[in-house]
Amino acid sequence: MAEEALAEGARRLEVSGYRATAQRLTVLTALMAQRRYVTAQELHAALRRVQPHLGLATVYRTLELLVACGLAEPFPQPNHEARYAYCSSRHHHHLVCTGCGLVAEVPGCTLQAVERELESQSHFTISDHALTFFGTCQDCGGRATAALIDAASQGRV
Amino acid sequence: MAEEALAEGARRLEVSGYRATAQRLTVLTALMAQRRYVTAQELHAALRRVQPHLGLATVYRTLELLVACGLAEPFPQPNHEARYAYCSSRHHHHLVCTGCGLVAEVPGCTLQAVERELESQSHFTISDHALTFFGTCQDCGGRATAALIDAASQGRV
DNA sequence: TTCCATGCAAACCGTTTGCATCTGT
DNA sequence: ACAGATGCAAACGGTTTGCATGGAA
Repeated sequence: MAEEALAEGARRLEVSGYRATAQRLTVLTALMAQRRYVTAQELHAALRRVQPHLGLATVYRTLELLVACGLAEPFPQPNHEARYAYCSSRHHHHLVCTGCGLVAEVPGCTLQAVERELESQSHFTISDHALTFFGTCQDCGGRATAALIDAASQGRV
Repeated sequence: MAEEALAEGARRLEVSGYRATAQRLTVLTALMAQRRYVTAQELHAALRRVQPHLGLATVYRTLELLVACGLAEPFPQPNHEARYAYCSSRHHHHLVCTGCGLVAEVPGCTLQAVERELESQSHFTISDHALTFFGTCQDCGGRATAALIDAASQGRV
């Protein structure tokens, strides 16, 4: 199952004209294994234990590719770091735990009707939207760590 | 009307325990005058023409205060800058033009029902959400500049 | 006089880039 | 051989911080 997803990822990379190199698949695997959204540096630190010579720049470059292929979504943080989460392909939204950073996908989306309504009211032509929910997961149960609250509670309305 | 909003801003600063200094009100005024979301550097450059000695650090510090008071909303960008837009007080969402950066507020919000539904499905306790729509405003009509597309099209789902 | 705010400049740090080397085709 | 990918280290640039000065209460 994880293998399937990895193979699908490799296929998606190649379809987009990129090579599915060992390093790239390692980064993708690590990103999938993390159920949280993570920074490039965190990913690099974790991977270094397995592949001591994996360069930080490679992690950054790979994450950029994954975003371009739709395999990852970036969450720019207010503290000037970018967090990334693995992404399945279809349109969806995210549920982010402000305690531990756990990211769950929210399947489906019913905002098209809202977009049409907004268009008629605003003179905008709407092409896209970003929606993220914040809360605490079952394990955190409100015991959110201050560090992650700071990191994750940005961008809220 | 703009004066009212400014006075309200000053009041909001003082309620939060901050002084409503001349510099802070200048920054707030400039942010309100911009109908776009802007970076601290852009704001600083614009203000320097009026107040040559206004420091960049002051602009950063003030924007941080405004966010804390709910008078501004930060939009962290993937290129490691943070854009800010003036915010009226109530809960609302934003409509961002990917062409010129124009930001309009979308009043009201009907996502509470969605949140309750999600909670019952996900084992999360949801406390907040961030929703931003992207599109082009009347003046841009699809003629979005590449620079601003790059800047604004992040975080989309 | 006390505390907060400001301006300036230096420091910080996450990210990007240059370049030589390596690898798969 | 060749083009793309990698690792390393240096550069970059937006933001933050330290500190002396200034100003409001």
